[in-house]
Amino acid sequence: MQISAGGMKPARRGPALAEQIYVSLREAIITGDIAAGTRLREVELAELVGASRTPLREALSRLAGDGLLTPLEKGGVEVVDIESERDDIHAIRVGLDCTAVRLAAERVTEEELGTLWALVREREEMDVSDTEGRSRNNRELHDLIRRASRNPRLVTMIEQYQEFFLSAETLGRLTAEESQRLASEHREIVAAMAARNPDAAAKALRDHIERAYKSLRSSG
Amino acid sequence: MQISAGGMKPARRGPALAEQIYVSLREAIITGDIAAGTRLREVELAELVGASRTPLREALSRLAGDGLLTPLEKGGVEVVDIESERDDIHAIRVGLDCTAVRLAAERVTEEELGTLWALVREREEMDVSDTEGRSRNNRELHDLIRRASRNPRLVTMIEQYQEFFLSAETLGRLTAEESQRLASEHREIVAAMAARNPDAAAKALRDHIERAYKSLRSSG
DNA sequence: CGGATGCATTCTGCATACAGGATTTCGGAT
DNA sequence: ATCCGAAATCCTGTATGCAGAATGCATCCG
Repeated sequence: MQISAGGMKPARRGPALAEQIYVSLREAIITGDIAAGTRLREVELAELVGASRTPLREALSRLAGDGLLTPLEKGGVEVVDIESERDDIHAIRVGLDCTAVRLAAERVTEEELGTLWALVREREEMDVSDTEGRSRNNRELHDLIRRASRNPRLVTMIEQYQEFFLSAETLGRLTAEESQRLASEHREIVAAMAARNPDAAAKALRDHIERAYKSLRSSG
Repeated sequence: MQISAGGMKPARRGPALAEQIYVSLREAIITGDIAAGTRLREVELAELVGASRTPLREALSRLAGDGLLTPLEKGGVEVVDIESERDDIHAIRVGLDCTAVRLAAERVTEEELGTLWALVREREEMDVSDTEGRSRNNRELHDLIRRASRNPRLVTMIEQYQEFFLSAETLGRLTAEESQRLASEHREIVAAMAARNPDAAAKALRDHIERAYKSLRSSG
């Protein structure tokens, strides 16, 4: 959650055991491998992952900071019910992405706009069945828009929140109609940015993300 | 910063040394008591705060997660230059607050609206010299709007980011004209919420915060 | 049979000890 | 004087040990 806003960089030496544990547990919680409401105790987990309590504690602390674990009054931590908070998290992510596109509309360079238009065209000319290419194109476009905000802290936050939905987005079960619709919305977003219109860009992006979210939520 | 999104709850036992260290260091960094760019080493800091490295490490880890410290390649961490990132952080905070007011416009109850109107009127009838009352009124209004979003995770995040600006907001050097202007904007925001109009509410809040930020930034 | 009290257990929070790797510094050679 | 190499030092990451607190249980009393 922070999601502790920023993530730790990979440690410069050693296996970075704490980092590994953090990533593993985080994934296990998000994917639901560890059931929501499960009570976790340090010693138990420590011998489960085969490490001592020290690095485990660090991982647990960060996960609690991210809001993925809740400290229990009687000791130990509890796995939060991510599924029930998915809409809340989604709302935050949308807000952050719109903030980014607003800034990007003011700060994007002509060169970046060129790349964005190229991505828009590529997507439009792409074969409908090429789900992998579409996924890559989509990611590149949105990543570039975020980076154009020139706000690295914001970019980091969005990327962290995005992890919650990546598993869903990679599925990409879309009808040809839906796919075309989303592609035209990409054009709309970039056009608003090119026009240096933050309000229009934010609105277009919001509608776009909400539509995609609903599609995925209903199909997946 | 997550700013690790969520903060740890106060531990159930003991002095919660790690928490104390975290809060102290955080404040010291935000206020600038610890100069930006300062290199911090664990052992050194540990004996400075009079604790062992274990709780210190936990605090450091969380601060790094919040993006207030950056791990150095050659060991140790560096205090980031908050002042240079203040605009970036502000942009994020505005985005989050607008997200909250959007949700609030859809979900606010009639009872909450009553309280909001009362706060708006109280502010309008308030004496210009009552800076403290104005500050309290302002905080109550904005807090209530955020809570009306029914997104606790979002509320927590905003509160954390707000800490970066609290010291400035408490100053409240405003002219009578500025104060009145901000008060009328409060009315505008609540009116948009009452009309269940997220777009208008978000726009009004954005303008409001930006105006207040600029006033404070130029005066302080 | 129900409630309260005392004890044992459990679990976390903190401190200290250890090991590995990088950095820096000191010495010698060119 | 400079460059190269090796050793000493520094610093983090990890493991383990210890103490305190709260919980839960068993037992005893009413």
